Amino acid sequence: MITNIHKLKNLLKTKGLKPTYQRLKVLQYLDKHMDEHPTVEAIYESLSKEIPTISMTTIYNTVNAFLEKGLASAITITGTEVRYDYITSHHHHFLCKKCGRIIDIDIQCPIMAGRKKRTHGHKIEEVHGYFKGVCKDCLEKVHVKAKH
Amino acid sequence: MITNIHKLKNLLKTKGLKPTYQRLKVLQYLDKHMDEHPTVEAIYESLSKEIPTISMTTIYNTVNAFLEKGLASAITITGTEVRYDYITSHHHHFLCKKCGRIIDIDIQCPIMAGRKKRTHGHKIEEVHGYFKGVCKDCLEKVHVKAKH
DNA sequence: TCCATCATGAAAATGATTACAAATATTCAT
DNA sequence: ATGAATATTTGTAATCATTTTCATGATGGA
Repeated sequence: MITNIHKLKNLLKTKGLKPTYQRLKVLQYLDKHMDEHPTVEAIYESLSKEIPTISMTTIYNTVNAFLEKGLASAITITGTEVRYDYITSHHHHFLCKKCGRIIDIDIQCPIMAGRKKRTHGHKIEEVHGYFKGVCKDCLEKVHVKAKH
Repeated sequence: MITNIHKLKNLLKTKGLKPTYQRLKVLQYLDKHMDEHPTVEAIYESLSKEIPTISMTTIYNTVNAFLEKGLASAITITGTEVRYDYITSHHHHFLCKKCGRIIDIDIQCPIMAGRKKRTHGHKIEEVHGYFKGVCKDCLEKVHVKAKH
């Protein structure tokens, strides 16, 4: 989903964040590279080409502000790195153990689809899920290899 | 679940891990303190009372070995710390935003209950889920307060 | 018993994240 | 538009969890 810059600017405003150049650029980056679930490092690498003075601290500050405001979510699925996800709709993630890709999976969790939002007396506000396994592409590669 | 030491010893053997004293103690700790989902720090603090020479390195080595062999799983739900879980049955986790407790939730995910284990062509080997919200106890506290 | 292998432990290195303080940008009332 | 008040950015330095390195010690098979 490529959203125009004015919409992103308004989005920041409605969330109570001043739409600074850096925040806009980070948000735009998350929007454009949604399916890559970038790391702070990746965001920095890319943006520093356009904004040579930008610092890692700013990226950290910005993504943390986004997390607080619910604009982004952190993915800690691999255990060794934190990746960030621009939140648009509710979805889960799939980590391929072979190629390491993180793929969006749009399965609606039944617990959220239901209206009660309670389990064992606990009030559920967020549902997070992830799967691990072997992705379609890697499965096909194995299949091709096996034929020889 | 308090399992006796011989069973734990055999468990290590069947997983291809030498049943050293340290590994046994870590495994026993995870078994006993299952519902606390301890951090490496917590395991170290507790075990060093009994084994003064034990080092953090050993705890790290051990839990990582357990992760590889599927004896334990890492919980990165809070984002700021890694906690470890002794794997017995498949379950999900609930993080209370008020008190910070991580509570086990035994909801069986329909995707695992089904026989196909495939989604969008990807082969699913592991299903992880977690919820965030307010736990039963914290909800009751708020309720009591509101009455006054 | 000897050797090879693996686990342990201590110290040092690494690497990601945060704290801090000065410089800069943004906002908003005028 | 201007400028004071406020918030943000930036770069460095510090922190902290985790990993690596390596020397030592234990284990188990030949």
